[in-house]
Amino acid sequence: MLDIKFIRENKELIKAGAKKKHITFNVDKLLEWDDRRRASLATVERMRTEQNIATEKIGNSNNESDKARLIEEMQTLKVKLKEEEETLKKVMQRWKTLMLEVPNIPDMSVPDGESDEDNKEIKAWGEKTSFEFDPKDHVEIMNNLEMVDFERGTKIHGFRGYYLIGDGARLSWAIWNYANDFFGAKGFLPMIPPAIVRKENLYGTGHLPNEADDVYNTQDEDYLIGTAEIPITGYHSGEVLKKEELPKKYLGFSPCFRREAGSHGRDTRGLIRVNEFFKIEQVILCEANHEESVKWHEEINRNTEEFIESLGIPYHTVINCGGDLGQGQVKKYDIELWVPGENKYREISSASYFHDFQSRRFNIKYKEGDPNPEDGQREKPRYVHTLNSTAIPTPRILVSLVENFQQADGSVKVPEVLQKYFGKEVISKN
RNA sequence: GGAGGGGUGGCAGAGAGGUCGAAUGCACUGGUCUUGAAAACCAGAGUGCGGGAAACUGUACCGUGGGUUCGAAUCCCACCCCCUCCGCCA
Repeated sequence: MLDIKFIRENKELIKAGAKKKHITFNVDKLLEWDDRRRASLATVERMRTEQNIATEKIGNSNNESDKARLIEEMQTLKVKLKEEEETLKKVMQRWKTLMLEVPNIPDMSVPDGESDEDNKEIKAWGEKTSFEFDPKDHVEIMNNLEMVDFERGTKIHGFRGYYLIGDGARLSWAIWNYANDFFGAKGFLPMIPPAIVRKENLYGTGHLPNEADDVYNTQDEDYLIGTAEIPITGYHSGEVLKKEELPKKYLGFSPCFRREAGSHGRDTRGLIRVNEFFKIEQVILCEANHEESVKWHEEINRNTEEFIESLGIPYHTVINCGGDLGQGQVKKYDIELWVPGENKYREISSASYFHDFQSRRFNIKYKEGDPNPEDGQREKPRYVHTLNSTAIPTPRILVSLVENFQQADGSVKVPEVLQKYFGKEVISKN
């Protein structure tokens, strides 16, 4: 959600932004409805003023005939007022629907492009792993080491089902525990949020209305989260925070559910694309200025890079092009890990900032706890800025981990930093 | 799931159809007094939307959405949330 006043004054910016994001959105139509909204609102308010004045007279008057006359006048006015209120209500509905579709404006530094294929590499770290033997892909490696069971996974869950078993499960625990220590040391407050949430929260983050096909919902019309970003960003909804308590830095751990509707043919094998997984997520609420957003965006992305570097997995970072940005995102970086079996990088992390797009929908504000009285003006509450980034997802991380650290005998070396969490140096058959 | 009680400003808590954006207390801000502070006293202070360059002004907001009425915090209906008790349960 953007500020309607801003939209009114900057419609060319909105148009250019939508074009860059390859999103179809008609600003002129919104502004037409905004004109209608304001006209109708003015009419309604004029009638209410009249009504309020008459009401006061009726209450104060002792003259019965005056009263009777006024009441009769107001009965007539009331009919007209109701009609106009109906009009206003309809206009507001249309207006709100359109407001929810306004895309946020991408940053200048976002490259043009249509899809993830047009994202630009801005950094590459580590040597792409080379092998002196025929490397296997993660499905084969993990099957051989009895870390995963896809057959029974699909028997129980269906398409895209899996069980992590034995060292597959243990390795997941090791990663979670390591990540919890690693990111916890960077000043984040750990959080285990609800994974079933009211739909307002998906509107808040911007996952609704546009991504309705990709989310699961319940018979109570609640939704299963696809990311902890949803309940954590919504954590402070409707609140006015103190400026001094910003930034809020949260590290959420949650299951994530994605229907993957529309990607039935893609990544049908293995652990890359599954319907349920776990993810540790960084979420930040900060003061409302662009430099703050940029600073924290760089930082949370760098946090994940550092984490991957500590594991020793080759990766590159891309800046996402306009067409690969979500409706609310201003700018996004993806970190992609090298997957030898596919001979390409695969996304593991996504860091983006939204300015006040989400906080307007969630109504999260802040103000100075200690106002400066010199000019007599208390600082107005402002909407916070929000950002989020993956810390680490499992089991997707296992794909590149086992493929890059596989050895000739079929075993997998455990990255040094994980060894104390995992308890062994090597994953092997026995 | 069943029975009962309740949601009012930052907090506590009145109000039970018109004089209510809402008493009172606490907290907060400014001032008077004071060497300084406390106390006391005086004054001020919410948010959204519309109009206005601004001062300011109109309107809405007493959990949410409807309804009754000339007029609703107050009456009616539905929903949400919280509390107590019973049942079920990791």
